[in-house]
Amino acid sequence: MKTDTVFKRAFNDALAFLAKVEDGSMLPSENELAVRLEVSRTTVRKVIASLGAAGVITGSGRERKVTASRGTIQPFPHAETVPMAAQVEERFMEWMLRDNARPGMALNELELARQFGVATTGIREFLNRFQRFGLIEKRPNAGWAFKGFTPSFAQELFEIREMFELRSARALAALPETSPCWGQLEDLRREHLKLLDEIDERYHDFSDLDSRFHRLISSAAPNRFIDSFYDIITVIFHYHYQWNKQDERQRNEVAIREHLAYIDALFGRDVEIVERACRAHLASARETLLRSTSGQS
Amino acid sequence: MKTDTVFKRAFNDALAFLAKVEDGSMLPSENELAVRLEVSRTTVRKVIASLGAAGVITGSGRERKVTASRGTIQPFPHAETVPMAAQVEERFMEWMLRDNARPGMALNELELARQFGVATTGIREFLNRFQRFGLIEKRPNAGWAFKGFTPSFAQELFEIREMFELRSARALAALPETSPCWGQLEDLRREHLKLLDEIDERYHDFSDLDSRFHRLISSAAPNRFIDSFYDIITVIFHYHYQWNKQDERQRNEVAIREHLAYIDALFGRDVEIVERACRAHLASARETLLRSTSGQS
DNA sequence: GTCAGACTTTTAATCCATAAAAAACAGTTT
DNA sequence: AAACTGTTTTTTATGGATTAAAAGTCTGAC
Repeated sequence: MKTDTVFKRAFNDALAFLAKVEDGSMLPSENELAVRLEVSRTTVRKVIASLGAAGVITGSGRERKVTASRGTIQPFPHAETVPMAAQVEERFMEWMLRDNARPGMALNELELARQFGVATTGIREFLNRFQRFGLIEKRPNAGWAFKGFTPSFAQELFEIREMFELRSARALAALPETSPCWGQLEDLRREHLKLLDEIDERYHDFSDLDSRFHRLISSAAPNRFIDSFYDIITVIFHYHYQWNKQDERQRNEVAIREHLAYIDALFGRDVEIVERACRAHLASARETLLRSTSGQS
Repeated sequence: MKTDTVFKRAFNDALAFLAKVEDGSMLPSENELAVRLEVSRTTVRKVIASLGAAGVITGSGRERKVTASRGTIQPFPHAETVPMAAQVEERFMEWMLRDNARPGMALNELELARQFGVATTGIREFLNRFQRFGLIEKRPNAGWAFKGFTPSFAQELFEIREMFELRSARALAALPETSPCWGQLEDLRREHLKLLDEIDERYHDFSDLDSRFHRLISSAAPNRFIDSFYDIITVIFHYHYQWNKQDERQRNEVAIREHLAYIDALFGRDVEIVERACRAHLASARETLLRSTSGQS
């Protein structure tokens, strides 16, 4: 059966939204709420009905008002708001990056399904999508082989990343003054400086900034294959950052400085210098990832 | 229910194999047949049982012999030997490349399932795998959008292809004399010359040669992401060649000559010349593909 | 006549069941 | 004991059912 995670997340979001409005104020229209909660009107109505049953909203039709009781009601637990597919991804990445997932190991749909508490269909779907990460391989009629989160994976990943990033950086440097990219780059530069200033408290905010920075660079000359490769990088780094906290503050500070040098190089428009800054940054990112691979080749 | 396409293909292959042995000769062991037919022993036994029931094989256990009647029995029709997943791929590619599949169009799992005569699961699985081709996009809870086989698709595809191919060609040119690649390249060169000689009769054999040539080049410095990108190219070109027969002979002859120039450049080890030959070939391949795109950007 | 609200139809997400194929296990024969 | 064949257990491929969510349609108030 389809899970109602969409509804539950929307319910929680609605609760959070209502917390910010005044007691007794009118509820926005259904269409307005649908846009705000990013769900269909159908789901909004279900949320409103639940909220009504919980006493958070009174009245009906156009006469719905928010009551004072909204603070007392419990949102759904976070776990119930994440769709099955996302849960499978998370659990699989955890299994791969944290548990001892040995290269060459056979993956078994049935066992993974049992382990993750979902139907085999969900596992299959995940594995099929995950194939493009280059970490598993299908053997028709006989399951999947785990190739391992190995140094050679990191090496191959970064070889491509460097090709793509150099190409995009060159394209960005060649963009006319009038391009909106320069404004965005300046904004990002400021964000970097701000983060550097508050590095001790906010160093884990770097992950997000990093991803936005590299995506801005590749947006200079859009290409769907490059974008899709960046999705892979983003996911790998997301989980990598989540579980490898070693030296995090130190690493991030270094990376911010590398980014700033890289940004300055871009503003300088000198291709040689841009390439050097780009390579330097990617080399240290590669080292970081390499250190967390499983040691096998 | 799982289809028995594996069995049927194995049955047909077994029939073809038996046609080549003498009347009354002993049947090879089950294990030997399993290796030859590329299936498990379980399936081999099923094939043997069927063959026995059809009177093609007599005796049992270790005393199985091939009878003279084997020529009279009908193999399964080809269509029944192709697994559902492959059929879905074929039908989808046909729909996309031959029928008027308009960019921006919404894809509907249920409708495709009905149209292709398979369960929705099969469609979902295909779409999930096909996503990496960059031609469709998922909108969660709301189906898929077809982005279109457009000029910009061809352009973006070839931008990446050129980056990858140049990189691999440089790596190949830098390989030591002792590398086995040079021998394989020489073999391919001869095959090209032979095909050029018989171009009028055999021009459609080029598709396969093309794919092998480019795969050899990328094997000079293996990278899983590049290999996986070549899979995309191979599939796109496979279907493209299958349905776009316009000027095929002429196009292929030109491509063979380009390949030969490219191969000579590689043997010459001069990076400049290699790059020029590579670019020239890819440019004309791109033109070919561009001509068959749907005209929209 | 427009727009919010109520109701209806269609489609996607998910689980489950079952046959086919693979893999593992267990005897046999030379 | 190696190399088979026979038997049982697991696992994958595929269809189908069911519920949530989205999309579409109608209705009535302002």
